[in-house]
Amino acid sequence: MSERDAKTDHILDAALPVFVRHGFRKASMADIARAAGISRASLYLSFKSKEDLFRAGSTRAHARTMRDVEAALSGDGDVFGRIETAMAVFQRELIAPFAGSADAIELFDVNMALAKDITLAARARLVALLAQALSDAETAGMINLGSLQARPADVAGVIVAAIDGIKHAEGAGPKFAEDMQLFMRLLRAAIS
Amino acid sequence: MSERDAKTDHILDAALPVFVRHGFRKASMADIARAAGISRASLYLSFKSKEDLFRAGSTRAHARTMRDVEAALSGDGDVFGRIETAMAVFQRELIAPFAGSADAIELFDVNMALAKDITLAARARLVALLAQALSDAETAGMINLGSLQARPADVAGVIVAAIDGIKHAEGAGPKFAEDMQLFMRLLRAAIS
DNA sequence: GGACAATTGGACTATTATTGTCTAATTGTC
DNA sequence: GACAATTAGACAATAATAGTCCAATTGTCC
Repeated sequence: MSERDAKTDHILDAALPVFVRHGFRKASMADIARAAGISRASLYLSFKSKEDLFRAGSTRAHARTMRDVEAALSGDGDVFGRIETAMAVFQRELIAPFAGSADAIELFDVNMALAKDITLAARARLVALLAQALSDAETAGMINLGSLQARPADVAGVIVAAIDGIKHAEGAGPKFAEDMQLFMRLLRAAIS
Repeated sequence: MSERDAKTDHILDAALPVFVRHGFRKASMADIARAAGISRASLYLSFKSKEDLFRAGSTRAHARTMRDVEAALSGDGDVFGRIETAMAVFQRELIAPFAGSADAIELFDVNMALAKDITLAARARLVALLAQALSDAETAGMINLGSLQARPADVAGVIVAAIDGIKHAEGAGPKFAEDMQLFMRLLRAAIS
């Protein structure tokens, strides 16, 4: 890792809890600089604006998460276990850190405003990966999508959309993880 | 309770967690109004400024606490038990709610800036109440201050000063309660 | 319905905070 | 000492907030 990447990484690590605590609007660049232990001037050497910084954080989080999701899906075990793990990774890395924030809604909104492309690309990639996993499982006779009259990509799309819907419905709350698990049981029951 | 008092009480109840969460500076009157479920205009019908509101909150908290402290000191049991309970009340009602805040230092500073008179008066009253309890206990032969070469008021002053010192030293942290208890054991050992 | 008081959204100004930029001084490194 | 990185601090432009005001709305009582 280059010196530059190490620095931006350190700043993003420091910025995350500041955004979680104060939300985007109330988190000032001074707050973030203080949290990172650097001067405000230095902050602008690494990021050209507050929006740029947030976008970089979102980009990094999505990149990391998708790498871990891909690893989970190419692991061992049956297709349900791998999908459950993958979705758990997605939830834990991209949603949970913010869902606990009192400003979770603002943060998700800001993310869609500033990093819509990255967010949608990651989501599309997630759908594609899930679809591939489902397709492979169907070919191997592990699952049966015929009774649902659905193609793998359709089911994958529904899974991701459901996660997103639950996230928006429950926001923070402990009900989120609960609803997630219920949905996974439902999925398993439907296509086993 | 008058209609007016009920309203200001409701507002102060709503404002407390806002101050705890955001600190004084970052807590806006809009935040407080939203938390109280009223309009910003209404907020200014009850309080003429943000400082006035904070001061009212501090005043109410001190009044409540001193009432409870007095009740604790005039309760049953030996003098140590009553003092321990009284100090626990003081800590729980006037310190703990803010010590958990990430902006605890700012809040204590603002309190001294905006409600110094109330804070110091309450502290003086606490010292006087403790001194009276100690004096009564000494008269009854329950404790012995002679070996310390101190008068009740001196010991009471030290107790309150120590609490304050520990508060400032530990700020938030779980060590506060721990140090409090240690100090009480120390006191008991010294004057039994 | 109509009088009445309380509440509200919204407009408004003055004040303050924040952003983003810049420079000169400082720090640490080779 | 040369060099690059970092810094404090000043700065203008922008945005947020405090506090005030009023006309419109709401609900209450008669």
